[in-house]
Amino acid sequence: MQKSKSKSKSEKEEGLTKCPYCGSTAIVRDYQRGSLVCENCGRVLKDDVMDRGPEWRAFSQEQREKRSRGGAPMTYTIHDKGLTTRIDWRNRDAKGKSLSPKRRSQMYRLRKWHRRARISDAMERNLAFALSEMDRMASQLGLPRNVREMASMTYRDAVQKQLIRGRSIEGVVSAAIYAACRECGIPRTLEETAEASRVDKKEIGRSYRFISRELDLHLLPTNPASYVSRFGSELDLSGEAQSEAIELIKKAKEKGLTSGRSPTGIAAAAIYITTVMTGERRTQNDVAKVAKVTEVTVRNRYKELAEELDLETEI
DNA sequence: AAGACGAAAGTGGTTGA
DNA sequence: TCAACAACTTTCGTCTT
Repeated sequence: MQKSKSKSKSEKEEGLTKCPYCGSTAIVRDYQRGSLVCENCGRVLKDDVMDRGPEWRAFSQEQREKRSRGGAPMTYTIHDKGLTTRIDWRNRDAKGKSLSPKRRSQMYRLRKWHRRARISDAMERNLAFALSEMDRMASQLGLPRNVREMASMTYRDAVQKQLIRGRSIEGVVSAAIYAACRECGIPRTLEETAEASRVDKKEIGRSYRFISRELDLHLLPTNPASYVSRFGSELDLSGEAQSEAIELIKKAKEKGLTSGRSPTGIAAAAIYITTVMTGERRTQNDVAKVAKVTEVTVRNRYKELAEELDLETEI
């Protein structure tokens, strides 16, 4: 009795039981990154939910007091990994009294050197700029925290190996994000990445190929199935239809129909077929629009799939 | 009238010499 | 660096519902 009451209260405190973007109830709390993420569409619903839990296990009250956490968790998305020290700008001591002139000039010098140490060289400045830009893009694309961390680490690697020289920071940032999305299984297309970026698709593609070669990312070609849930929710499809589309893609892959074809095209065709078969019909045009391919491509893929998989397409 | 279909020409990217 | 090539897009006319 008491248990169920406290449970409902904690749910209420979290505030979100349904994704406002796609309506899914599959909301996951990512404790490590401190955010609420919709598993269905991959959007971050609430960021920077502070982790108030203890840092370690504690077995007694005394230990609990000793071991409670202090400070924010470390992150790769800030150029000094969030491990910053700060010197107050007010010329006051700990008790709020004014400092003597001698002390004051000392503090002035300290602050100056502290600032210089923090953003010390070109690389640090580069990182600081790039990571803030990355954060902006990631928000615009609605990416969860883990993808941002992944992208940041990739970018750090690229800087360390001096791959940025002669290339635009923006391009490499976009490429790192594009790669991280694929790595985390919530791919965004090059176009989508380019929309959130200040550089064009071509540049991002070039940078991506370059860093993936130099950093040995060797990512597998995108699985069309990972687009299904996103496109599906944009089209208001039921869960059954979506999983049927994924099944279809699996079969197509076994027959080798997917290689060399654009994953978005395959996903679009599979979705179109299942909408026809399950009666939740969407037009080729609608499907093509959310997948950002043309009707013609949807048609071609759909014809291939229907032929090779011997689907009795009762239209 | 909207959607589906297909042909033909054009485009951007990859590959191999 | 260039040409060949496959995949994809654009465009447009025709057929179906």
